[in-house]
Amino acid sequence: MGYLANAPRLDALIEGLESADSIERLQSASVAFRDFYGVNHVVYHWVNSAGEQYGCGTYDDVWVDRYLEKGYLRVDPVIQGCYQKFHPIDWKRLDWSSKAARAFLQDAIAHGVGNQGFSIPIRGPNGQYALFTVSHICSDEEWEEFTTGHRRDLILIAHCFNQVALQLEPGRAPDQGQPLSPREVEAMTMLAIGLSRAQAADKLSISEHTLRVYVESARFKLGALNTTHAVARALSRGLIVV
Amino acid sequence: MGYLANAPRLDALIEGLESADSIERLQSASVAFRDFYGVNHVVYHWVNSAGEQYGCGTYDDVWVDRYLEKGYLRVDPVIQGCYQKFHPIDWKRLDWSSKAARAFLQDAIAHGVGNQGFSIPIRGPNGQYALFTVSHICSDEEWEEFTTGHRRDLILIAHCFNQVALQLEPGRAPDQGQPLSPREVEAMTMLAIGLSRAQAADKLSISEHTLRVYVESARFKLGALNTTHAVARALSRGLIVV
DNA sequence: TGCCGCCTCGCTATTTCTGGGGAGTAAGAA
DNA sequence: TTCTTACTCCCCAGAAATAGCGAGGCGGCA
Repeated sequence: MGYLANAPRLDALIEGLESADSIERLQSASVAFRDFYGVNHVVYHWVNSAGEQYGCGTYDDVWVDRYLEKGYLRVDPVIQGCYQKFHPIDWKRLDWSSKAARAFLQDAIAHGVGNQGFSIPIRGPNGQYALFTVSHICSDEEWEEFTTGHRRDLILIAHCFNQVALQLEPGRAPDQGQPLSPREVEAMTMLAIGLSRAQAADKLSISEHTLRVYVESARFKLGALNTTHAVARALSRGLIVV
Repeated sequence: MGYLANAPRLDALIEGLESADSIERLQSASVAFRDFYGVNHVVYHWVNSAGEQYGCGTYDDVWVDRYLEKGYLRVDPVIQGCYQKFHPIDWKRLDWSSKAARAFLQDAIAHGVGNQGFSIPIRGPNGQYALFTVSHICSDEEWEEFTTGHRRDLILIAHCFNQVALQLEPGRAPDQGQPLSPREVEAMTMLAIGLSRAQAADKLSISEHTLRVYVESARFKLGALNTTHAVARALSRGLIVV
């Protein structure tokens, strides 16, 4: 399958994907990419900032249901492994050594998932996390050839899926609440790096009480229930960096 | 500048980038891309998991020094804005309304940064954060044409920069410490969403003391000084998701 | 089989955090 | 100018977290 000859058709597919306005159209885009590349499966899975999971792709419904029912999310080395990475990864390079992982793999292959796979993780500022996966049944050599040949396309497609998924997410992004003041940011940062209030106040050269005012203020702005929650939210929203 | 005619040359540039093994070579790759696209500046900036900042690109040293000296990191709407996004963004769409931001913009243009810019944020699991930026001096229309025409290339290039930068990062990724047990993860998650220890214990249907054991254990594994610190670390390392 | 890690539970004492209250200055926005 | 917002400081009582001590059962691994 020559890249150049198919480039215009790929462009058309990507444009179709970019204009998708529903999960159903993401689904049909998955099918289109699967057919285009002649692979067994193309899947896009994402977790929005509320922690809700979505998925679309060419997997059999039976497999998807089984996956959820069996709690494979906590076993699947693809999910676990890619969550720690931020570049595309071949399934062969993941850790399949645990017993649960091997059982999962066997089950997956039995459901036609494919012995080869290539997944691209992308993450967002508010805990959004997406995984674009292509899987296939073939030899290591064939798969190597496929992934090296289409790696760049796949990254691009993953990005496009991601952008569409983001738009489908209900408007959480637009500044849910007021921004933190500089001092509030500093105070929250001190707490996030493990300092007690007294230490943090000392570090910022202010009284402990003043620091407390900042923390309380930040907590209020973040709609957090306590300091730990506030720090967690500030981190998740990218307001502070540790 | 036709895309098709230059595609092979672009491929060569990307391959050159992918083989880079030092910051210096990233630097020269920036120059190559700048010349290829005929824009004023190409810059790549990243923050590794230790919070250390790096940058390379075609900006003048004078401007870089001034940027750091003036603390523009905390003012620059590109940094602040892109940190909240996870898709490419045109500088025009950022919030330049604050006084500090306008002053910064004026200073930036005076140092030849360019009135137009396009930045692509990418982030990693352990707080790594990267920004690939192309900036230029031209009209809105010209810039619009450039960004729509080269958007996909730029995303790809950003990814490649990212991958190289990751490889340059000293090996922090490989499991700095033991992983958290499932119950520890659940316990930390409960705290991260704002529950008190008593509430969290209730939610997990265990005694408060048991929950406390998990939290302490997690805190120990994470090398954290207190609960808030532990939650912050667990979040930063992607061990829990809120 | 023995070891190790995980999960579960109880008690006590000390330190720290939380959540109310109020009050004044300085700087930037309307 | 007026008004808001950010920043700074103080007190107090009750709630929560921390740091020790202890125990036993279960399951995987060598």
